[in-house]
Amino acid sequence: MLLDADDQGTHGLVRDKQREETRKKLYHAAIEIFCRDGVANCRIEDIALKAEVSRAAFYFHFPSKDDVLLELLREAETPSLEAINALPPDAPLQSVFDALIQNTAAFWSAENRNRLLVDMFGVSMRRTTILADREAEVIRAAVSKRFEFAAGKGELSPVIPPEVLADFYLLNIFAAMASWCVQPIMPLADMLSGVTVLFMNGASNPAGSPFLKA
Amino acid sequence: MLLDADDQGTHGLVRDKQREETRKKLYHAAIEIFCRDGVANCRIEDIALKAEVSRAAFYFHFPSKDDVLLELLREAETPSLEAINALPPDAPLQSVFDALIQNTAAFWSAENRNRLLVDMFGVSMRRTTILADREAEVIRAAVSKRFEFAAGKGELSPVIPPEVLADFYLLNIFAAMASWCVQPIMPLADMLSGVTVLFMNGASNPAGSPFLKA
DNA sequence: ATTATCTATAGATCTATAGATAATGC
DNA sequence: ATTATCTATAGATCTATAGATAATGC
Repeated sequence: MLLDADDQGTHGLVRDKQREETRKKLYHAAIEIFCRDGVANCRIEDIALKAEVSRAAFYFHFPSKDDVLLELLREAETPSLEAINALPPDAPLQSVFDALIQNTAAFWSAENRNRLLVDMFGVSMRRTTILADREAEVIRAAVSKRFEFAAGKGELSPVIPPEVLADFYLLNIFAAMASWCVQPIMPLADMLSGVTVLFMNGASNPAGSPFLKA
Repeated sequence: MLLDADDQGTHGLVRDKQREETRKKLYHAAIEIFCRDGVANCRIEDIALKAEVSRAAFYFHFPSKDDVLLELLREAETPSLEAINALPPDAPLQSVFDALIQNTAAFWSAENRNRLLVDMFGVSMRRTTILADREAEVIRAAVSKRFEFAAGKGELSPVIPPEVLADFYLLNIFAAMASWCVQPIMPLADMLSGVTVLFMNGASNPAGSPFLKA
């Protein structure tokens, strides 16, 4: 509660605690102001005022607004990540999907967070190099690992590498959320389940003529 | 060449021509500076200098940088749109995909435009209300119409409305481009074809056990 | 005379950085 | 004494708007 795991040892305790408190105050103030005014419109000054620090203190902790949103993304991913990692290694892919969908939907359905989804998607696209650096992003690494296992059991199409499939799946989930938040016609979890079925089964009618047998 | 179709009639000719020229100069200068400095980093002043007008003239024509990128998106969509509209009403879905893929890949593979793809995707997400206002965006309307026809012939899954499928298809195409531009490991057209096959057939292995029979 | 297009510029906000303060390591 | 954290602030850039100019409609 007091310190992060990588802050132990001989480091200064008072200073670390103070820094983390300021950072947390700024983070929560920023999210609040983002929701109130919109990410693009809000003023850093208002964030600093709410956090009761100077405007420059914000820039000391966060190089830009984008970095706050990236931290929100990591916070949002944590419950899904823990739920997926708690599954046994041979868990069926469906249970991985369920863990991701339920935790993600619960986080983003709460309060008025959905106002931030589109901006966060933009940050995510700008900051992450898709198809590369998978290890740097824990949720991508976790889902990727499960997809690889499923591919090994022959559950996934052998045409496309499982890591690429995992990236496209997460991308679809994210895009679905971004579209859901502008018009929430159904519960988010239902929407994400629908996208999952579409992703796995494809858009073509299985009863109709098979499309493009690759 | 001189005027847009909606500018005929008794409107001032000299003024219209002058305005469109200034607008075009600003547009091309903006794209050039965006490519050179990045959309987020570039200064409006540099765009105005290159276009040889005042900085405020930029804001007169474009409320923000985003509006320039939106115009680039419309320009990029035009060849695809015309190719799709030139197809006969009963053209197979595959020819619609081909028209979109070839024209889109040709546009974005040229020069160093790919540097703008991620930013444009962000603008597109921010400005378009997915699942709504389909008519306002011509490319969505055109693809949607073709998907509806295909659904009528039983080629598409009956579970999801064809307009929604069309939106998700375009979203996947866009996301694939955004990921391609950070790591162009293959020709863009090949990547888009792969995404199309994945979209239609799904990620599950047809030889394996069918997934989630809805 | 009125209006559309564009310029000049005031005021707001951001970015970069020099300096203050207090915790830390020696 | 040194360093990390934060503040104060100068300079850069943006946003908003009053005003200049020349084309337009009557």
